[in-house]
Amino acid sequence: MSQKCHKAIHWFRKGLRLHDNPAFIEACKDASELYPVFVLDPWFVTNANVGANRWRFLAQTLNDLDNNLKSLHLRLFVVRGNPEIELEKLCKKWEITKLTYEVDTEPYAVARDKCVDLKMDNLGVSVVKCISHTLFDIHKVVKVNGGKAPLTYQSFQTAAARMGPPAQAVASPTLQDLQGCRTPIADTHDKEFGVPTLKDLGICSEDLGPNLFQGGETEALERMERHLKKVNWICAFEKPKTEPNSLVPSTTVLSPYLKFGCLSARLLYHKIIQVYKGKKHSQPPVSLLGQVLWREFYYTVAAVTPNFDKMEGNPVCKQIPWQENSEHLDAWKMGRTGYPFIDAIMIQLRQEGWIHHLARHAVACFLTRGDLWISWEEGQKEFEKLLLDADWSLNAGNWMWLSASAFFHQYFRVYSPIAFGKKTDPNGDYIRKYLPVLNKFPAKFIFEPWKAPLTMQQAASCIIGKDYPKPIVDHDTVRQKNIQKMAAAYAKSKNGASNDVKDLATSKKRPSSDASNSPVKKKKKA
DNA sequence: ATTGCGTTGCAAAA
DNA sequence: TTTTGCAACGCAAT
Repeated sequence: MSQKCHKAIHWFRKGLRLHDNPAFIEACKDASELYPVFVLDPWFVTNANVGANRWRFLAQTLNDLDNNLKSLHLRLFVVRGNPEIELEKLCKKWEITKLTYEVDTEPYAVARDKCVDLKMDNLGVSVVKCISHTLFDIHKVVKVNGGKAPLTYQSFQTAAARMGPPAQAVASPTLQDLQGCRTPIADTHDKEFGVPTLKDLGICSEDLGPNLFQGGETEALERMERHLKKVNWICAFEKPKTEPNSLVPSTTVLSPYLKFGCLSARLLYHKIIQVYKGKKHSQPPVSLLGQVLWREFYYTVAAVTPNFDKMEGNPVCKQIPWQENSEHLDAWKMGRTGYPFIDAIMIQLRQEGWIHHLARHAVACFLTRGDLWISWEEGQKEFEKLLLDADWSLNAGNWMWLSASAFFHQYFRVYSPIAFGKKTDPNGDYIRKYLPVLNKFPAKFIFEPWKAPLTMQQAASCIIGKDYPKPIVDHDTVRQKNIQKMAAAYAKSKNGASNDVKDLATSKKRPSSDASNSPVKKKKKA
């Protein structure tokens, strides 16, 4: 009953892998010809917020995908242009009858796919979509949560638990699975449809950092297996206890692979469960499995919250009067704040494209509610450009978390740009690596070199204010001011949420709570 | 309606 | 070394 009745395109977008790719399997079914396609939208090349390191990661990923397809006697077709238009052209050219792709819940993708679906409908091409980027059908999670986005990890976990375990990962197709289905390849394939080089993408080599994380499914699976072998480490893993400033990553760095779908989150999920089996192990939210669930949490909220990557018009986001300051923003971006821990992190980010989660916390807090009082949207843009793992839902969600705009509200917990890094790196080796200009300072002053006496600065060949900047703000001062500003913004949103007019005495509703919560009323009792 | 709790702060006081 | 001040939102359990 396997009639070869289809000529199919599988459209790769995320999900740049062959394992656990049910939509790709669907394309193989009953197909005489199969065309794996990746559409490179030139608009993205010129306008999107993608830095050189992530372009390289994507190019490596596409090359790896093409190589893995070759072993199935298939090839990847990279085409340039608007997906809607290019796919239509290809469907006509190749007489396609079936298009398959993986569901993508990001707003731009939803809109794009809607247009493509319409076009395919007009062409009489059947469209098959499968869920494999997330653990669950996240709209079902929302439904189970009473039709609204879960706003806490707990409520997400409750909803997720009601979903039952995520589906098992689907195996990669074999030559047998393909049953002789082939990709017709022209001699001109590489010229016409080859994976673009960095030169094609307009990437200058001076913008590239060291190639620490090779893109692609092959490396993703190897990296995963390497970590899964460390059974004790997996079972004991607690994210908050991993070090933000270790010289080799203290976590798995699977995030870039999950972002592009080089690695299936479901596969990782079930592999971790296997390692746990019969052993005592840490629990969500801090466990390794808990990290996969955090990803799912943000994907879920982001999919059903309008304007999730903005403050205005975003119903889950606290409205806070951030201020613009392009000098401070540039200093933060370029690692010139005068706080070595912050600057070292930003330089690692710029050079290498990955920083530890807690390092992200430190610099995000510094930019927003901690020190500079600049909008989290600015930080979000910079992370989007520089992070290999920049993932729309997670990036926006985490920036709101850190700026105490959503999910997290204890805004008086402010990371110290001096104390936080010292805990796990008292000698400042991390700072010395990324800010070699400070290398000759003794440990006592490496986190606050402006306090070193001038003779010591001279001995270190680094005069603060000349060879390395003075702090652009005084942390202790701005921290206190900013906590007060946060209190004011919170109070305003509370009042504004109900009614402006009622301020004076008439409101007898919840008098005790109003009084006790008011920041002005801070009196010691008795 | 009220209470308890939540992935990851810090520094001074006890 | 542990506790407390900073001043606290959303949700689930009671």
